[in-house]
Order: sequence, then C-alpha cells, then structure tokens
Amino acid sequence: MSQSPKQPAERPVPTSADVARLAGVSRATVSYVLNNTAAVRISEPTRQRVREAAEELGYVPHAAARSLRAGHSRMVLLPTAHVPIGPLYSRFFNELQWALRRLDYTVVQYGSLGLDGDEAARAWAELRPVAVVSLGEVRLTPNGVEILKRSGAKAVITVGPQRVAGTHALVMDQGRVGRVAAEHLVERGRRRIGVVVPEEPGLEMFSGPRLAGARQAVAGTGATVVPLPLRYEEESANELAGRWRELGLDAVFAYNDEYAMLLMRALQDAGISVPAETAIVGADDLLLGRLLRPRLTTVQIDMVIGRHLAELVDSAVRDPEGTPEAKELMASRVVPRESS
Amino acid sequence: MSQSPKQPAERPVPTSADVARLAGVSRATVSYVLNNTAAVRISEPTRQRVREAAEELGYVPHAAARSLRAGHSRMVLLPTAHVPIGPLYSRFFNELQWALRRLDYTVVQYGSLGLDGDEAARAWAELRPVAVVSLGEVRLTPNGVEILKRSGAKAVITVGPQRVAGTHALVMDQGRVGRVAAEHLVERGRRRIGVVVPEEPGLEMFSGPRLAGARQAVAGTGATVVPLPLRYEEESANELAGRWRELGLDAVFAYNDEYAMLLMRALQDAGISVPAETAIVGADDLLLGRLLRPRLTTVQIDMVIGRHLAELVDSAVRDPEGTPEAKELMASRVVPRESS
DNA sequence: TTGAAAGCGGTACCAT
DNA sequence: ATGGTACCGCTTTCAA
Repeated sequence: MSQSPKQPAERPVPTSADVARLAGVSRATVSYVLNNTAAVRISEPTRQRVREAAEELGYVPHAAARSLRAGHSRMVLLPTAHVPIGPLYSRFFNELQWALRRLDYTVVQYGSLGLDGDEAARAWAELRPVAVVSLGEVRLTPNGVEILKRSGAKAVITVGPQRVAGTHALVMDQGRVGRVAAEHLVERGRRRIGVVVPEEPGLEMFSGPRLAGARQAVAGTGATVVPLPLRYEEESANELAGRWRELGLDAVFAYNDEYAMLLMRALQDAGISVPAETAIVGADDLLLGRLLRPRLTTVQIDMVIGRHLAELVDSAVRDPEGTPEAKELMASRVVPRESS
Repeated sequence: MSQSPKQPAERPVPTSADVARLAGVSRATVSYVLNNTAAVRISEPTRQRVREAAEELGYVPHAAARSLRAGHSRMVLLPTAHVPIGPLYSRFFNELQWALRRLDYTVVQYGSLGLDGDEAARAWAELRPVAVVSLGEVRLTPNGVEILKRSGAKAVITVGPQRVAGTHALVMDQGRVGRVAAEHLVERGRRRIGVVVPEEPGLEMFSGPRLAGARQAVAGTGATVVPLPLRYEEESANELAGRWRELGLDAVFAYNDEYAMLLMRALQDAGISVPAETAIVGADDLLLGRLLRPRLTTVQIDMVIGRHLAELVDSAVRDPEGTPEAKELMASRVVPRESS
C-alpha cells in the first residue's frame, strides 16, 4: 500500500536527491562531486560513494533544471524546414556540428516546417538558445530577431543570401554564382542564355539571386537572359527540350549539376547537340558532372566551412555587444569542362 | 544608480512575473490566460491586460521551466552523427517532422558526432525526451536503452537494420535489397556477380547486410558473389574497371544508383559494354538512373514513410508498457530497365 | 569537509 | 474571478 495507485508501474526518474540519499550525503555534495567543482574539496571516500550511488541508480542530470538554475545554456539552435538535399549541405552541417562541439556547444536542429516569421522565432525563443544560426529557410524578420535577443540569445547569425538587421551574417553571394556562369558563357560567344529556375519549393532564395546575377552579367554585352522554369522530372525537361529550338537559346545555366544532367539528357534525346548547339553550365561541382559526356562545366562553390561559422558563433556569444558584421565567405568560380 | 553595475548592459529576460506586475495581476493569472486554461474562468478585461503586457514585454515562456514543472516534455529526439546524404533521407526526415508536429511533438535533431554508446545515451537522456528515434548511426546498446528509459523516455525506436533489446523497431531489411538484386541477376543468367561495398564510413550498416543478402540469393544456384570495395571517386572506379576482365565478372550490384553511375562510366570508358558484357543494378531508384544510357536497372526501396513512424512514436508514448514490436516497413523490388 | 536553504520560471492546487 | 504558494531538479552561496 506504499504505492500510490494513480501511477501503475511508473518508476520515478532518479534525481540528485535520490543519489544523495543513497550515498548518505547532501544534494550539494552530489552536485560538487558530479561536476568536479574546483572551489570545493570533497574527500575521496565520499566521492567514491557518490559516484557509485549515481551509477547504481542510473542517474543522469536534468539539463532543463540545470540551465534553468544557471540562467543560460550552451545550446546553438539550427532551425530547419526542408532539409536541403545534397552533399554540400551534409558536409557543411557535419563540420559545423563538430566544430561547435569542440567549443562546448550543443547543436540542436529544430524542425520548423510550417512555422513562419515571428511564430517560428517565438518557438525557438522558448528553448532559450544562446545562439541561433539561421540557414534562411525560415524567413527571419527584424522583429523575430528582437524576440530572440530579448529571450536571451546572445547571437543570431544568418547564413545565406538574406541580410536581416541585428544579425551577424555570413553572406552567401548566390548572385555571384549566376554571374560567373553567365560571364563564362558570354566569353565563349553565347548570346541567348537560358537560366533554369527550379519550380520546387524552398529553392527560390537561391534561384532568384542566381538569375539576377546572370542578368547582371549580360547587361551591356548584347546577350540576353531567359528564365526557364523547370521541375526536377523527366517530363518537365522533355517538355522544355521540345520547344528548345523555338526558344532560340545557345546556352543554359542549369541552376546546378543535377538539373544540368536532367536537361542535358533531354536536349540530347531531342537531337540538340551539346555543346555545339547549346552550351550547358551547372553548379556545385558534383562528381556526377565529371561522369557525364560531354563532361559538365560547372560553378564550384566554396561553402562557408563549419569551423569558420563555429568561430563566428563563439565570438558573437562572447561579445554580444559587438557590431553585427557581415562576412563574405562564399567564393565561386567556373570550372570549365566540355559542355560549354 | 538603479542599475546594478555587475551586469553592464544586460537587460534581463522578461518572466511571467514581469508580465504579472505590468498587468497588475498574479503570476497564476498570467499562466491561466496565456495557456487558455479551461478549468478556470478569467474575465475578458483581465485577459486583455495580460495579453497586452506580455506583448509589450516581448514575453516568451521558458520551455525548460515549463517542462521541469510538468515533469515531462513532448520532445522527440533524433540523434544524428553524419547526416545521411541523399534525397531519400531528406524526404523521410521532412515527413517525420511534419507528422510529429501534427501530433504536437517537437522534433529535435541532436548532433552526436563523436559520441558513442552509453556516452551518447547519457547526453540524450539529459534532455529528458519523451521519445528517441535512432536511425542507427550511433550504436545503441541495451544498456543505453535502459539509461534512456530510466530517464523518462517512454519510447525508444530504432529505424534501420539493427535490432536492440527493449526498443520498438522499424526494421529495414537491407538484406532484401541485396537479395532481390542478386536474384534478378541470376535469373538473367549471370553467374559471377560483383557487389560494391562502399569504403566511405558510416555505410557499413547498409552495405554489410546487402552483401550478405546477395550471397544468400546465389546460394545453391552455382553463381558466386565477389565483394568489390569502392570509394566514391573516379580514380577508385577506374582502378576497379582496369582489372575488371581479370575479375571475370558478368554482373554487378553497385550498392546504389550513384555508385552505379560511377562504375558504369568507368566500365564504359574501359571498353566494357553494359549490359552485354556486364550487367549493372543500382538501388534507390533515383531520377539519375533513368537519365543514364543504358537506363539503369535499380532496386526501388519503399522507405518507411514519416507518418507511419510518427504514429508508432505516438502509440509507443501512450502505451509505454506495450511490448516493443518489430515492424517491417521496408519493401524493395527490382525495377528492370536496360542495364541488366 | 559537508549541509541547509534560496531561487531559477512556470503550473496547478487550494483559498478567498 | 483571482491570488498565494508549494514544488519540479539543480547549483551555489553561506554556515557550521
């Protein structure tokens, strides 16, 4: 009858009080031992007893309670909506995570699909992260930034084309990707340049600037740019290839290597020779581009490496008053191969 | 002088007490209003004042404090080490996140790179998630599962080939992928079947079972299986293609479509005709396989869809006593095209 | 060397 | 209809 009947078989989670009881010491001592608190000396026998008790009970400290008491956390929040596809993002994410762990931060990727603007900012703020690194999938408003800062975030960092007031920014100059691609094509004597604009959602923030960059590159050269909406599907590509001749294009910047492969296949099937009749340039410098025939000319993009970003996070956290800086960390250049 | 000098410019994060003070009510009332507590009736004017005060201060509740008090959270932890590359994972993750959000869970992807076994389990347990969904990148031991359960996790779910005691499992029968591929090749009259084993780390848990499945398929048929270590690089593929004839293989299961593309290119460049001389089968049914010439035969894998998994999480959370079940949710079948 | 106790920010019971 | 208050688990003075 010592068991409360309302909780059928729910054994309680052990707390530091349980450990203290079992070890015959106070909760304070448990805390000292388990955290190796330097300012306080605990005898070795006591340490032993505490450790054994913790082990026996399977005690694990409660992160929420700890950070509540501490008044801060070491959590770096990384909001994502659609996880970007591709090896570039994967490498970037792994590097970032690794680098931040070395600096004793905890990286938490927080799914924010379907949230927007301030709603998202509030959801993130509830977790009281010390820093937020936004990849720009979820639009961050100045107001959202303010919400985060008021809730204790020491740093808000945006990575991507967007530039939001009050944040540190790692600018990724997507425009440059389109610009160098178009410049390359113009140099090769191409005049009517198509630019693929993927119809898949979530890519606008890349495709838009790339298209604009291409436009900028042709300005004053007499060459023209034509946007080409395209879905990542065979039918869409075939449909586009079917009216290729009437479009009168002699070159295309295909957004990235995967769309380039799709389009190249459709063009070749439609009897349009690459690069003789139409040049193609991709982007990302994936292995698959080198496997195509003709080999794919591409724009190589040096993604901001994780360690740089981790250092920016850390310095922003340590000096929250520091003026938010915008740092350009994306270089891109054409790797000419056979398709252009 | 009303400012404490120890905190230079650090304005404090507003709490519900601040809201209460500004609205001229008690903290309890603030809580009632902001949570729309049904059991208690608050007058409309009061509600207004509270809401306005909260708005003015930019108040956001503290998730840690809330879940500390509540004694539980709705956090579903998704540990990851290397974020798997590829569209399949991306789709899976987005679906899972979406589905769990609908069930009012919060998905947190927790970077666990470099942690292993119990160490990782303890790190996860500190966050007191209500459920943990392991994709098997970080090895989960029975002891680790026990740690998580003792720390209050109602459900531990593994997705992948591994099967750990005490967990619900979504079995992904990787063996079957290799089996159906090899069966297909044997049916087509192939006798010496190579099986690509990627050398990249983190893929062993897939490649191992796939190889074993292929072996199983050829048993008793007179056909043989030869493991082919391969890095995802042109040189590695060229090297392999260079000694292809001495290997005497008439077919290869290339692990997945991307490795298949790499190998097919190398074989073709080495003058080995596909499929006449060597048949190739990939896996994942990516679009790129349809773009190759010859079109790539592949193994289509029905990944467990997010909604199913979300439902399993929810039911496991609601009935933690329920016997952990192993559910087979991965079907795979060959899609014959031109390369085999 | 160790313990008692306050308090972090919410929530919910019990009064009023 | 609202307020007072105990408590969730942990850290950290301050005392002993």
